[in-house]
Amino acid sequence: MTTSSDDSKSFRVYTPASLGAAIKHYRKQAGLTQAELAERAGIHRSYLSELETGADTEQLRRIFRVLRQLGVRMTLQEADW
Amino acid sequence: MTTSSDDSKSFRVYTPASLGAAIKHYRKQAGLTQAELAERAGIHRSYLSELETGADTEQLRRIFRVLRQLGVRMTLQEADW
DNA sequence: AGTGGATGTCGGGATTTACAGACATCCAGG
DNA sequence: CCTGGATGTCTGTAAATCCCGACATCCACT
Repeated sequence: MTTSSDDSKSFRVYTPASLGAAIKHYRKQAGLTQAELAERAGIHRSYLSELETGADTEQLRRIFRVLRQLGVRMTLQEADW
Repeated sequence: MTTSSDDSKSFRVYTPASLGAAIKHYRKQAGLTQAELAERAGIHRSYLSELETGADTEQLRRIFRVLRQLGVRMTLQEADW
């Protein structure tokens, strides 16, 4: 019975670092290397690495600041299709 | 009894446009103008306006592509403190 | 009809960013 | 102990971004 296998984790994301950690988690869970995911997503591997390690880019920080001011929470979770 | 008032809406976000729409919704719900929110978040009002109308910036698109490849869903909701 | 506030949008220019490619490190498996 | 794959990190450069200021529009209200 395929249902009810529950290793599906959800992440609360509120900084570039926590976003990176979540992405890394899901990538590993998917069994992909950085190179593979980067290629599929059409980005450079070194950028993905920086993303995962929490690249503190301005644009991301800006968006998280907006959400924080609004009292809005961002959550990532597996899209259980 | 303050509990159970349920106009708290949650947004599934998967594109710059849907992110913008969600932000706009929460901003209005908070009773803020773009100018007020922009100031509090430390960004320029015109940028917030573009964000809300779905500014298709590369960085955002890249991130959504990564999440899509991983089958991860992003959700925004009120942080019911 | 007129006013004022809010928002969408534009162009120019300084700043920031992502790519490219390389290198060092680390670890698992022979 | 070696090797190969994976990852973190760096530098330089081209490209994208955001700020700034301004203008036009649209409503709500009077």
